[in-house]
This record gives sequence, structure tokens and C-alpha cells, in this order.
Amino acid sequence: MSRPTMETVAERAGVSRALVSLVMNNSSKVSEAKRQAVLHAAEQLGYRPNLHARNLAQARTKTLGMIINDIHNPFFAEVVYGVEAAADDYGFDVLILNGGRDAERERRAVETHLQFQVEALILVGPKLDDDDIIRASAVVPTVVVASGRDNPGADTITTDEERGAALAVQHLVELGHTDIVHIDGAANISSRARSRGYEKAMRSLGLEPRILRGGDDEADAEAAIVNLAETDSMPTAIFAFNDLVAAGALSTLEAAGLRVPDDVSVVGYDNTFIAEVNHMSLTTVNQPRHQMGQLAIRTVLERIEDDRTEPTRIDLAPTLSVRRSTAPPRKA
Amino acid sequence: MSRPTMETVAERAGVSRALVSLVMNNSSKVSEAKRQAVLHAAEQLGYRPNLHARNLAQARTKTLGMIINDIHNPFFAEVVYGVEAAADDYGFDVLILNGGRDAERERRAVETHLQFQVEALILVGPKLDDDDIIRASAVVPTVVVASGRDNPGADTITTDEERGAALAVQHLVELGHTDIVHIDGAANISSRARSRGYEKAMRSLGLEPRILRGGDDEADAEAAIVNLAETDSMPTAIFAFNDLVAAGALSTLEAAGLRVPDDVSVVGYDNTFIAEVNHMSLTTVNQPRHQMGQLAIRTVLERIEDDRTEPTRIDLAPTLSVRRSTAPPRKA
DNA sequence: CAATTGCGTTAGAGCGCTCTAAATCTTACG
DNA sequence: CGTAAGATTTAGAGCGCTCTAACGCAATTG
Repeated sequence: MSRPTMETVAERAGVSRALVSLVMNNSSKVSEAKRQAVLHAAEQLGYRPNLHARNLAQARTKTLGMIINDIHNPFFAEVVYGVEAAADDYGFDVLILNGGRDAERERRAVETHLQFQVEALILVGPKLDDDDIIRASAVVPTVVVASGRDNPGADTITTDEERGAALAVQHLVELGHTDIVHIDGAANISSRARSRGYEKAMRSLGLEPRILRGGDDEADAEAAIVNLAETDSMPTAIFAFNDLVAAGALSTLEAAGLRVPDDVSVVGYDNTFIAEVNHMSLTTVNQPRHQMGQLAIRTVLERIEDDRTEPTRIDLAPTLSVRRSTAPPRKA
Repeated sequence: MSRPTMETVAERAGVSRALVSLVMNNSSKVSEAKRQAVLHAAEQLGYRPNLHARNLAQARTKTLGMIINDIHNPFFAEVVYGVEAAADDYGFDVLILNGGRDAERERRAVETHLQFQVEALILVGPKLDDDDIIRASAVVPTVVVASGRDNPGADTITTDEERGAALAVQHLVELGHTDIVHIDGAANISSRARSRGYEKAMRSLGLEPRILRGGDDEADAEAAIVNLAETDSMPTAIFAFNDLVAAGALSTLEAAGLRVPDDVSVVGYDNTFIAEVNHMSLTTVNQPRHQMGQLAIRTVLERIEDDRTEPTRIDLAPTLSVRRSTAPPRKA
């Protein structure tokens, strides 16, 4: 009743177990006759190699472990596709574990991956702190994708978020805006870089930055905007920490009787799914997610091959996706 | 340089390998002194059990394989959380593989999972055809989540989609609508059931059904609605195949100068992320995704324990999430 | 024709762990 | 004090596979 093993196949095909192994790894030094016999026997028995046995016998597993901050977030999904495409090219399997927006869960996921003897760890937008990452990368090559900070010991693939924020400001200024408010991401890990980018860009254009404390969801945006409305100093444009905050801005502005983009322009960040939806049509800063995923794999695998030791950091250039939430300011 | 094994730990702690094994599986029949000694040695060495070796030595792997149709789709993410929560309770690990909206990739994913000796397969919204599913479930208990059809050989967890459609119609009728158009899902697997539900509900309320060919994205909705606008027979309410089609309806209606919900009410299906966004605020049919995930695990694990053989089918009741895209029709 | 070469094949050890059965050590009791 | 019962600990086989070294055999060579 239990599954057939190599032994079973060997017997059936009238050859030795070692020969079956050679066939399964399609070695070139097997006669065509025996190869067919083995393949046929395997087929008949419904034989399937046992990966655990193989991984135990071999030094390597040809398996990569990926942990995604939150499987809900479509931003990460695109990275996953990039990772998978590249891993495929190199003949690696990718095991995915969901971090669930929780450092403790991520820590357990790292542990599980390590127990599975993955050859490298890909952390997408991790919640883990530096120590965790250092500890992990001491065991296995680790690459961190889409996390603003520097990750000691690990390779890092990010985009230049200061630059992304600058792109947003630049776009608004080119449209003619001068009164541009930024709703920041509060404690979010990327908040600092984006705010800084906004602030620098504004200053360098001779404009006065105005930063409001926001957060990373719609409710946070609402609070900030209600505040603006009440103090009667509504700007002509808002640059939000991310798309969700921008979405919150959209509905709150509308509720306040203001039209987007006629009265106020809104720019988001991340180019997530919601920005694309026609009814939202958010102008937003785009990160080359697919490419980030690909680069993550290349970087970390190259690290395995060449056993390089010093971590690399790759900063990609963000771009701006212009949609219908931005327009020139209304002539006063 | 290679990782420490049980042997290493045993040596360090001055005990036998078997004892270390007992400690690792926290067996009760180990003296406290030795347990501490082993734990301490393991800690010092940074020992981590090798799951492949364990899985090979044991009959079982305590691992489940899940394949997600498309990791982009937040609809599935919620199912994943349900699955993980339940699997956790039973002490199973869940390995996730991305189907990537492609039957061939899914087939490879099934193969990978089987080679990893997973104890059960959870297919979330699979693209696979009946034969694939039959083949898989012949090897390992399989449960299919969120796929309308019947899956021979496998357990099935779905919602009653006819009922879901009926809920939408009922809601609109209660608001006072009588002219309700349905934009269907064309070839999508769930399209039939939803259309049928719509049609039956309309008929049973003495209303004339009107079904337009749609699809599963925004562009499909646009085509359908442009058509309605041109033939000058705009209904007072639209029930769309899914949220994305509803989103397309929203923007197309708006572009045509119609307001939602004042001129036209819109209902979606699936209660995805976009329906929730304030600026969309779609009334939509909700499927208890988290619960579906949980039930999937329970069902399939129970199947392992009791080695039940006949497949089960569980049909959960959908609910309606009422938001701001529906309202009573304008008084004519 | 014996010796050499090379291809195809195989025996057998070993990967790190679990598990059964047996060995050893304690403890308790007559 | 001897011994049976119970509590701990350990030896050793085995999980399914890969890999090295060696083997058998036919073809080649001097």
C-alpha cells in the first residue's frame, strides 16, 4: 500500500537501484534499452522520487525559502512572480511561507525554512529586526527585498524611496502646484525615506514642506484630512505615504465636497492593485517589483556559487505612473 | 563547517543520539538533568533538526501542500489565513506553491508537493481539470476550495453561488428595483451558477431577467455597459459577476454621466479588497473565506485520521455586505 | 592472444533521524 | 539484603536516495 521506491522500480525493471537513480537524474551513461525499461517500470508503478531522501543523500536541496510579509498584499505578489521566474531558470524550487504581518510568525517561518535546509532565504518586506536577520544570514545566504533599511549581513534589493518621493513632488510641481502636503506613514518602515525625499524635493524647489502624521491605512488618511479641512488650509495637492492612504484621501476629500483632481490632486505610492482600478485611477510611484524579485534570486544564488561574503545592496530606480488623480491646480 | 547533527549534540552533552532525539520531540521520559544538558548543548552548537532526515525516518511528514491559483488575488489570501490557522492547530506545516493562473504550472506544483510527501493537498481555486484532480487524489487526500464544480475524488469546500446571486437580487428588489441587469462572467468557472441564481431569483419574484455577456475584468464590464447606454435601456441596478467587473461598471457609468448609486445601483461579488476601499464602497456578495480555509483543513485531516474514502462536499452560505453602491431607485 | 581501454552497471556505505528492543540504573518492598 | 518493577538510556536497524569505487564485458591494440 505504501508508495513505490527505487528498489521497487529496480526490481520491476530488472536492474539495480543505482541504475534507476542514474535514469531519474537523466545521466548520459545509461544504455537506451535500460533507460526505457526503467522509465516504463516507473510509469507503471506510479513511482515518484522522494525528495526528502534525495535531499538527505545529497549535500544540496536546490530549494529556496521565501517569506512574504503578508500574502494579502498584492504588492508582494508581483515580487513573488519575479522570484519564481528567476528561480525556475536556475532550477530551484521556491517554498513560500506567509509572514502574516507578524514578526513572531516570521521568526517561526525562518526556522521552518532552515529546518528544510533551504539554500537561501528570500525575505520580502520582512517585519524581522536586525538581529533576526543577522542570525538567519549567518546560517544561510539571505536577501531582503523591499525593505527600506540596510540589512546587516544580508543582501538588499530596494528602490530608492527618496527618489520616488521626489518624482511625485516633481510631477505635481510641473503641473503647477506649489501647496503640496505630505501625509506620512507614521511608524512604517518606509516612512522616513519617503518623507525625507518629499522634504528635500520641496526645499530644493523653493517650496515649504508640510508634513502631516498619517499611517498606513485609510482611516489614518481620514484623520489627517479632516484636520486639514478644519484648519481651513487645504492644499492643492496631497502626496500620500502609500496607495491605501491615498485611497482614504480620495473618499475623505469627496465627503468634504472636494473633487479630485479638480480641487485637489492626489498621488499615492506603490502602484498597487487599487491604484490601477479605473474608478480610483491613482497617480502613484511604481517600484519595479518583478525585477526586484528576479534580482533577489540572481544576487543570492550568485552569492552561493561564488561564495561571496560581503553583502550587496541594489537600489533600483522607481518610476511614476501617471493616472487621473492628478491635474493642474484650479486657477485661483 | 557543516551544520551540527544529533550526533554532535549527543557527544557534546555526553549522551546517546537516541536521547537527543527524545529531547527534541520532548518526550516525557527523559530526566530533567539530561534534558537540560541536551538543550544546552543544542543551543550552544546552534543545532537545528534536519526535517528531511526526520521525514524520511518517520512515516509521516506533518506537512500539507497548498496550491493557490494566483497569489495576486486577495480573495485567495484570506483562504490562506484560514488554512494556516487551522493547520497550526493540528501541528501541520503548510507549504505554499503559486499556481500562477496556469494549469501546467499547477500540475508541476502538484508534482513537487507529492515529491515532498505532503500528507494532503489543498487546491485553492484550481485551474486543473478533473483528470488532474482525480490523479492527485488517488495519491493523497485532496480538498478543493472555492471552485464551483464538483471535484471527483476530492473533497470540496464552496459556497452556494446560486444563493449568493439570489441574495444580491433580493437586496435590490427590497430597495425597490425591478429593472436589474446581470453582467455575467462569460467563460469563468463560477459564471454559470451565479447567472442561474440571478435568473431564478428574478423569475421567482416575477421579474424579467436580462443577462449581458461580461467577463472577469474591468474592460469586459465597460463593453457591456457601453452597450446598455447606447441601446438606451439603462436599468436602475446592475449585478456584476464579480467586484472587478463591478468596479469597471462604476467607472464606465460615471464616464457616461451617471451617478452611483443615485442613478444606478451596483452589486459585486466576492467582497475583495477593492470592494472595501471607501472610495469604491461596493455592495457585494461575501464568501466566508477564512472559514472555508479552516474547513478545508479539518475536512482533509479528518479524512486522513478516519481514512474515510467517499469525498465530502461542503456548501457554505454566502452573505451580503451592503455598502454605498446600492440605494433605492430614483423616483421616476 | 594477452593486455589495455572504456562503457555500462552495480555493490555498499552513508546522509541525519526515529523507533523498537534491549540494557542499565533506581527505587521499593518482602 | 536480594530482587522485581519501573524509570531512563542506548544500541542498532532502517527510512529512500546518491555517490564512489569497483566490476564485468566487449572492443581495441600491439
